[in-house]
Amino acid sequence: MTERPRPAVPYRFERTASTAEVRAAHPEVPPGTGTGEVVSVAGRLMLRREQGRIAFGELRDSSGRVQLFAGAAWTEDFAGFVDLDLGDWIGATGEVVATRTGELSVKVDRWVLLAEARRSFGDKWHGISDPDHRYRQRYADLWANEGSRDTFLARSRMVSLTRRFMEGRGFVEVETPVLHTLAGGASAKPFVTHHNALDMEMYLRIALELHLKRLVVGGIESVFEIGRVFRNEGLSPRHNPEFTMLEAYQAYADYHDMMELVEQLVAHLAREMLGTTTLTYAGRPLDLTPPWRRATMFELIAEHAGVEVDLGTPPAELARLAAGFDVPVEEHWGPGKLIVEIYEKTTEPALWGPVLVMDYPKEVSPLARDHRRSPGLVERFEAIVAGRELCNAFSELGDPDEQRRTFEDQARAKAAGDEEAMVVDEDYLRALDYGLPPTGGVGIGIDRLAMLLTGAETIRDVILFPTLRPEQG
RNA sequence: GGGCCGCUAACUCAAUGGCAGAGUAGGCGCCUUUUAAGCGCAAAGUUCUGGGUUCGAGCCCCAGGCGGCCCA
Repeated sequence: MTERPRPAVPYRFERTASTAEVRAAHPEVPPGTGTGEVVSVAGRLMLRREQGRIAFGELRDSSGRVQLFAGAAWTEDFAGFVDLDLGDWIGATGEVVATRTGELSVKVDRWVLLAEARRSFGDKWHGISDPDHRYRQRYADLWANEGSRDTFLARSRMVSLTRRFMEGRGFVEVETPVLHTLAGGASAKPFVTHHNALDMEMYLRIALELHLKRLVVGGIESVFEIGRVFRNEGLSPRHNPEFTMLEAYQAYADYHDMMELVEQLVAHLAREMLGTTTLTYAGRPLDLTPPWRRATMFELIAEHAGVEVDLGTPPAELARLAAGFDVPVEEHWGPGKLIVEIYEKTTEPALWGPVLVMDYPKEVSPLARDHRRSPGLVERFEAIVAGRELCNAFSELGDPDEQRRTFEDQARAKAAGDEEAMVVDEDYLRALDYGLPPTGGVGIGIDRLAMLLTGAETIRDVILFPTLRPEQG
């Protein structure tokens, strides 16, 4: 950072072309020739090569980059141009030419300083590598690390493609409350806040689920929301306290329809963004081509843990197996919870996918509908893709009496100390009394999907401003 | 919450317990077709913070801060 008088800069600049537009308009200019077209471009000067009475610069804008070619013989205030700092915002006007080496350039007749960069963007080769610096000062990271900008542009495109895909299937996008009086729809600890005028505790939502299903009751037959949810949990390469969920609910559909929806959406995004459904993630191959493998949780446990379990397995046997797999068992767990814990310890870490893990114990699934054939199970699946849970989906539970029972089970668990358990949501039960048609629902982690499609291995690389402790304690 | 690792110039990184350095950026000078341009000169430090050990600490010890990875 240098101390000097702040120069006057204009209020606007009449840009006539982005750097990408300049390139697109002049794909092949023979070396050493001009095009006759004069353009005005703008952006940051990120590299400069001085050569006595001429100088080259690299101007970057949000679309890309183009070389600036300045010379004492034709550039107004050439000395000032050469004196610019890397990172300064400038506008430049001149003819589009190709230099002797064939580099497409704007031959600068006039230029104007638009804003000074009083701090440097770091090493022009290595960029900024300190993660703390990159996450706290994303505005610098976006310039200093090209991959960073590409990732966020890709995420934006992914969300846009997702909206269009859902709309193409007849889904209607809605917005539901972020401030909840009850935090429901998932097993997670909420953030608590306070509403002054109503003098009451409120919670930041942990899921979109219950409001969206109310809207299906209300006749919005296919509905979705892409929104931020908040879970009061630790930070990790896969967890940020606020993250983005896509939840979608479709009347007259079941979880098999949701399986098709998820695999088609992901395959569509991969084709649009990467041009293929066969990719490599974290050095391992991943074939997203539908249909994905479908297997029940019990089948997968048999495959990976080498033990046959089901809800008929005696609890003592399940407890013995759990202990053998180093699963810490809690007293009040039923067989369903024990099996899920065994699954999460022995099987899930071994899955790479894509695989749709079907048919969860009812005990751990208070919002899903009973399995149509297997008592004690519900029609629920999670997709494991690249070794991570990508989504959670059910045939939705619509029976208000059954829902009341599962809510009450949850409330008892909460009273017994399970901070992540749900509470009874009377308004939601009232909505179900009006009748929820057969409905399939799915929740997809948008951040994890973005990681998958951009190759990011930490969630912080797909969240512009990840949660961090404040600086200086 | 626990374990391990990291924190040195604006950035990227060096430095057996013995004078804190290099490249880049920024400053000054040279250079008329460069591609991380090149050459030369000068400047640039709370070595994350606070204690301790030592003749002497960037380095060793203790406590704390922030971050990363792994585990819970």
